[in-house]
Amino acid sequence: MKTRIFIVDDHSMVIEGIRSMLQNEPHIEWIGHANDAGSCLSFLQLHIPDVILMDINLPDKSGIDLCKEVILKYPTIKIVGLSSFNQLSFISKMLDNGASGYLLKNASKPEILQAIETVMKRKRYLSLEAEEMIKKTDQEDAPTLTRREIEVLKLMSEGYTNYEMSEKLFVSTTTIDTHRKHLLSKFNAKNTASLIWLATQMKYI
Amino acid sequence: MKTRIFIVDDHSMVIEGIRSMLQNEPHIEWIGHANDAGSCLSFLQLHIPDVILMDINLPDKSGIDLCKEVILKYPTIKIVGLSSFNQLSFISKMLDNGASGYLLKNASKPEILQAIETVMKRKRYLSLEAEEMIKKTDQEDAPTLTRREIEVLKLMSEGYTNYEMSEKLFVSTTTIDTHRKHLLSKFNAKNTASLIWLATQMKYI
DNA sequence: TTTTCAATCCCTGAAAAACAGGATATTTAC
DNA sequence: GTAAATATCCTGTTTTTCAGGGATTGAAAA
Repeated sequence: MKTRIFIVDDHSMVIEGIRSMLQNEPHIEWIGHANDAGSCLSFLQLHIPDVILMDINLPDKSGIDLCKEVILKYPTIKIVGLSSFNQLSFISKMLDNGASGYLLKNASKPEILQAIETVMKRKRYLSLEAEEMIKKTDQEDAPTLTRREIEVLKLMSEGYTNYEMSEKLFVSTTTIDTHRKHLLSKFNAKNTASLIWLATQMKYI
Repeated sequence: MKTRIFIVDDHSMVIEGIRSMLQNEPHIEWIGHANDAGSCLSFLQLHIPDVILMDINLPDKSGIDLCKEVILKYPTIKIVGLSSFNQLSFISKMLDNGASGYLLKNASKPEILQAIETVMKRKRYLSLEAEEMIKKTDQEDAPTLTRREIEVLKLMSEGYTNYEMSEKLFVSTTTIDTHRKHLLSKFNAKNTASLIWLATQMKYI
């Protein structure tokens, strides 16, 4: 029984690379590929793969959302996240959304085969390098922000001072200061610069 | 006469992808690949390709620097920059350093062949998408930063204060302050928050 | 060769943010 | 119904950043 593989990635080189690596594998059947989330969902209405290798960055939708959607509709499919270069902060979200594993894009052929084999056994596969990096990002766990905090965060990134924000939001400057304090502590940031950086990395702004 | 191709990229999937796409091309001879700048330079001491496809991000050295070095030593080699996903701000620098063209990593087979053919005729090849994106970054005229400014920018984003940076870089706080002022004015930013935000948007950090 | 640019250093004073350590209504969730 | 979370406000002090100058050195470009 061959394992049916499907790939979603917007980079033809990655698709071609994986295709050529898996080409002559006896236990692997390449059933197709998609360049975006839309085509992927259309394809799944016709064919059900065993494993989907899914890029985290897609043009029309994030792999994180697509993962959730696919698992919801087709719970038997195993998903392996394909991480682009440094965006590992999102992979834990992908795993939360039902992915069974993830690979870095510099993965070698044996690694890919290992990943497919592992997830087919209903186990979780995490690439070594990626695991290291996730440990790092786990520590700086993404905080939950309140509506107001997000608002202040965005205004901050646009360069508003506390006073200007207080005028804009019709509150006192001390209130803004409090939100700011909360933001700094939630992100474990030392100052504005690192706060904005972390927040952009974690896609809050 | 076959065109001899060499590739430098730290992602095996990209290498495999290009290899498989060029495999059966009669006019193309694949003479090898390297995963980093060091191996690339070693290889060039033994074999001279006609065209190098070169990733902008390498583990040991930036493609931008490697490009300069290779062109200096081997002026006959044509270099095509391979851009990772969104880092187009560096591509113009790569062209400045002697590259003859660039491709996005989602390039299709005909595009790659077209690029190789074009640069072999001593013409410049710019992929469509990439050209568009370069226009965009041109419009929101991304400032050119100096080595030191980038360094300071990165440290800022990590939350270092001027004093801490001065200790780290062995200069006085006033020097850091000057770099900071230049950054603010180059980005037209009102304060640190908007500076970091703009810099991340423009992929400097 | 002159000029420009990068990197370094210095100064003053004002503005803004960070830090500490509170308080009080109002929702929301259990 | 009570506890937790949210949003609001307060008074200070200390630290950092910002704005505006000016100046020197060395390297690279014109």
